[in-house]
Amino acid sequence: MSPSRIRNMEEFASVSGISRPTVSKYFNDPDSVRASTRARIEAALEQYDYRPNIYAINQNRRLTKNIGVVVPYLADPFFAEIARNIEERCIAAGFSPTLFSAHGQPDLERDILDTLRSLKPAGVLFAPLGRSSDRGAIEKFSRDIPTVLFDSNIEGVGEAFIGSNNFQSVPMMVDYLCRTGEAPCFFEMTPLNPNANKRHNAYVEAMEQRGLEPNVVRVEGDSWNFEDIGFAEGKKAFEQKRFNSDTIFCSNDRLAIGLLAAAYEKGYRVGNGAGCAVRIAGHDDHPFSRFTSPTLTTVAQDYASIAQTSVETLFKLIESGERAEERRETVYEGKLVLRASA
Amino acid sequence: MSPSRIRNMEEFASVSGISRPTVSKYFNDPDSVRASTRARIEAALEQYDYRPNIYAINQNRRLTKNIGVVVPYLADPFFAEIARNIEERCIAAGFSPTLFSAHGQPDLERDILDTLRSLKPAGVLFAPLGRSSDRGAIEKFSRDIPTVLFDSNIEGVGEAFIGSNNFQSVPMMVDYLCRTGEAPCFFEMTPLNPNANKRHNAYVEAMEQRGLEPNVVRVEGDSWNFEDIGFAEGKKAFEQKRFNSDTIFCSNDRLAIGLLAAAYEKGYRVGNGAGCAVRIAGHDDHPFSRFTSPTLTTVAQDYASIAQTSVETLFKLIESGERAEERRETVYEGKLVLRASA
DNA sequence: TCAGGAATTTTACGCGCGTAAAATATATGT
DNA sequence: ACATATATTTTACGCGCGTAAAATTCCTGA
Repeated sequence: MSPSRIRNMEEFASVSGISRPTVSKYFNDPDSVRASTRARIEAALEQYDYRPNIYAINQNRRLTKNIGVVVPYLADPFFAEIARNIEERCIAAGFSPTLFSAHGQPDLERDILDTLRSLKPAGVLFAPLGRSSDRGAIEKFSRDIPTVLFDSNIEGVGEAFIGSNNFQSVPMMVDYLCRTGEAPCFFEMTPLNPNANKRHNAYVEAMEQRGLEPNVVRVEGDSWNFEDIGFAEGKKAFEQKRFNSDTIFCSNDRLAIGLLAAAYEKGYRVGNGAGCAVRIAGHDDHPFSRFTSPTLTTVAQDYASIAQTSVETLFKLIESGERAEERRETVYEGKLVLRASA
Repeated sequence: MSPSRIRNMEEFASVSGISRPTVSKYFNDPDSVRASTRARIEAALEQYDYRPNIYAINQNRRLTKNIGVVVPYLADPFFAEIARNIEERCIAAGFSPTLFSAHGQPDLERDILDTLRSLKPAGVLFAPLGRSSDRGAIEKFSRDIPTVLFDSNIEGVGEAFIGSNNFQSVPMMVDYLCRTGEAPCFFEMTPLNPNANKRHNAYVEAMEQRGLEPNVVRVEGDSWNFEDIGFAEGKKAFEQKRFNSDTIFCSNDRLAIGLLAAAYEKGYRVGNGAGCAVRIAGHDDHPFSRFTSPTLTTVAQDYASIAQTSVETLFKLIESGERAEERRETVYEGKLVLRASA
């Protein structure tokens, strides 16, 4: 056995007694060569652990097997989870995903687009920052490289959008809260992305449909430290008695987590039972929402479906080699997750 | 202006009136060409937005500018933060970091090593899973590619290790807890990595030095869903009265977060004041520990220093082109973070 | 057994760039 | 102004592989 002295496909081809181009075919698709040939190659592969040079491959292929995955904020476990889900599906399909996070910074998001270009990926799965995203840059990018948006929509950009149906999930939560207690006010920060906007509008609509007066408590904050904002601004809001209901529906779980901490610090007991001062509900079913005190009532996004459909949509595009005839938006319904906080 | 019709360095060189190899030199180091030449290239760069093909570059360079960054579990915001920190430093130094997560799975960690090999990175920053890591595979890998371990040590593997000094941080917390109340018992799960082991031993040592009887409550669990384990097993432990002290020092914050939820569900008030049934402390200063109810007393790892030293150590290795004359282990001290839970 | 077409393999070429060695231009000292 | 040393640029070659087109092999049916 003389391992790893194989330096390129040429050498590997000669030791396996096959011509190099045939070996090349094998690595691109093992089933594209005759069974007997395949057997010889695989036998050689056992002896000499050769692997094609990925840079030479990507230089010469019309299209790489790379997939770019971009999320706005990786320190948010929600995105870490969805990214993991997406990565797995890409790998299973024989692609190489590369994960990027904008870390909440628009300029970083722009830089990522440049990095992605040089990666020459077959396609990109992109969850934009939202309002602060450079729409023009992303649109231009998506014209060069097949791009599927998920989580946060940018109208008209990319081949498709896959996300959650806020106009279903929000009324559902409003309905639940109204049924079981006082009608909720809505706690939000300056909307960073379309989801935040839609949730706001969906809340107002849902309240009005019930003939109730919507009450939105909007606080300042344009960073991605949602918990910080929920805590600091929530505390202020409590002190200024801006919540005109004992039931607070938060625009997302991270904000709710901060608000829970604020309520705790103010000595407000949170939950449904007697003796509870407020009810707090969130949105997203953040991984940590099961471990807050009290555990957080929220609505779960169907991120398995979001990941699956995003990936499938992109793969279809890649396989067809064409662009989408029409931009399609797919939204999944949320599920009510009843816990102790509301 | 005729933009983007430039297809390669040859064409770009001709429109800028310079020979291609000189242009190549420029892209590798703008200062390596004469000022007048640089000016002409940069002028051309304004007109035609050309960028060298990264695959052709990496195929031909002796060494790529890639850095692999591997963490055990990206859904843990602690690792997301440290990864972000590391990435920034790599980019600032002109390298291209690529982030990988083992997602808690040893087989995935092994796969990542293979992916990394084909990336031919200049170096790798590696935070291993720990006990379940394939030591042999990582050791073999680190012989081929300069590898610096961080967070979790594997004795003798890699060029260096950078982490936290558990034998400083744990006694410090034990000391604080003893000073301010009952001596702590120690809540841990089956140790997944050396840190867990060291914290265990450091706790036992610290207690014995005080002439106190250590009391370790170890629960089952070999997944990375620490909060789940802390919650479920913590609840059981409360019910079985396994904690023989009103003060519980958790092996890490995620376990503590689960335990806080368990305490809440059992109706135990957590904190220092009168009327509190238990005190709970953690370790790591997890990003969420500021937002638990009550906020979590813990010890902060100096992850900025860990990231900085890890990156610097690796860069020195890469620049020197040699391997470390001796494997060095650097550990940083933790800082006590006093909050409401203990 | 042999023709004929399909499947497979080989020939031949090029991808976009790094880099050593050779050639040339620039800077320095007199 | 000239010779020498130094900094820069150019020449020339090769990296490891994909891929079209040509050549070959294979399989089928008569």
